[in-house]
Order: sequence, then structure tokens, then C-alpha cells
Amino acid sequence: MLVYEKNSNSYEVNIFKALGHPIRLWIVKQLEDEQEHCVCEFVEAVDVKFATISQHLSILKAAGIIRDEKRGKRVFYRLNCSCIFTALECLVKKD
Amino acid sequence: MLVYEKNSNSYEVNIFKALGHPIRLWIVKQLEDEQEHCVCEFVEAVDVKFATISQHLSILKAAGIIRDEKRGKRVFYRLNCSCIFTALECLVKKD
DNA sequence: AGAACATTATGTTATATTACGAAATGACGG
DNA sequence: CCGTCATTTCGTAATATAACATAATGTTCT
Repeated sequence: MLVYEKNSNSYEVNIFKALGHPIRLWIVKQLEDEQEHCVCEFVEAVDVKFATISQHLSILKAAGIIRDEKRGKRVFYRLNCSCIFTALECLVKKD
Repeated sequence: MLVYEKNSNSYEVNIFKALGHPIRLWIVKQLEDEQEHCVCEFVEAVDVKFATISQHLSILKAAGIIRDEKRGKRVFYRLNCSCIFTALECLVKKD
């Protein structure tokens, strides 16, 4: 018999929610390929305002997917773990 | 140099979006544990209306995560692939 | 065929997310 | 210490998602 406990999986839900946006998923993929990037590089590549990219980065950071490091005037981001992509490939191949 | 192509990853984004809701993630986990369940079992366990559960199931189905099978009056759902959880565990352990 | 049951589809309202401009923060160079 | 640069924070308006009531569909039972 099934039992649903409200709020029991919010930590995991936040990870999926964070990856469930095209810009954020793209950011994570760029970090998978190249270790680290600064905020300004993302802003240059994606046609949205600085504040918007910054907000996306903070959502990814809050979910524990990326971490930041300030060096001089710039902030660099890198992945905490890239293992999610192994699973994603599997899902994508399935259909 | 980074290049962002709009709409290039929508298929994958939909998988994450689908899993980014507490009820839907819970449903997927139940199917991971026990192969298959009918819609009515989910409705009984979660305190929301039938139509709401049905809508969640259709989102998971549209993302390719689960599939349905009608037998008699009932519809049974099962996972297409459970590999996403391997990756999730890894992410969760990280912090 | 008609009633009862399990589920899905549709339309609507409440709530959450997104993107933005503008203001605030904080490091660096003059 | 002041201005500039890189970024974050805040408030707000537009858009998307969620949950629901109700109607529609399809299956079984009589």
C-alpha cells in the first residue's frame, strides 16, 4: 500500500527543478565540458540580461549543482558533480 | 567561446521538468520499487483529486519517463527506465 | 442498450517562475 | 577615497504551472 509523505523529497525535487530550464541545463553542460566559466561568459553567449543569468546561477547553486569562487572582480562557477548526465543519456536513448 | 542555441535541449529539459515536482518524483519512486501501479492507487495515497494525479501522470508520460497499459477498466503505469536515480544519489551525496 | 466505474480532457482560478530595470555590493586601479 | 567593472539583490509585470470542478470517454456488468 502506497503512502505519500509531503515534503519528504524536496531536496531532490530542487535538483530536478533547477535542471528543468533550458538556460540552466545549458549552463551545466558547458561546465561539464570545460571545468569553469565566469558569469560574463554565459551572459555573452545567451541573449538575456546579466541579472537573469545571475539568477539562474543562484538557483543552480542553491540546488547544490554548482559552486562559485570569486577571483578579483570576477565570479567563476564550476560543477559539483557531472554524474547526472550519465543517467540522462540513458533516459534519452530509451524512446 | 560559448554558444547557446535556443530550444536545442528541450527534450532533456522536459525530463527534468517532469521530475521537478514532489508528487511526480514520488510516483516515479514508487514505480521504481514495485514495477507497476494503477492510477487509483496513487490517488488513494496522495491527498489530491483524481484529475490532478491523472494530469501528473500524463506529464511524466509525455516526457517519456513512464508508460501506460490499459487492462479492463484500469490503467497501469510503469517506468521506462530507472537509471536516473543512480545519478540522483550521486548528486545528493555530494554536499 | 443502459448504469456504474476508472480515467482523461477541458476550462478556470490560484500560485509559482521568469525576465527585466534599477539599486546595492564589493573588488580593483588611479 | 572615488569611479569603474562584475555581479547580486530587489521589486514588478508577464508568463507558465498547479489544482480543481465538471464534462467527456471508454470498459465492464446486467
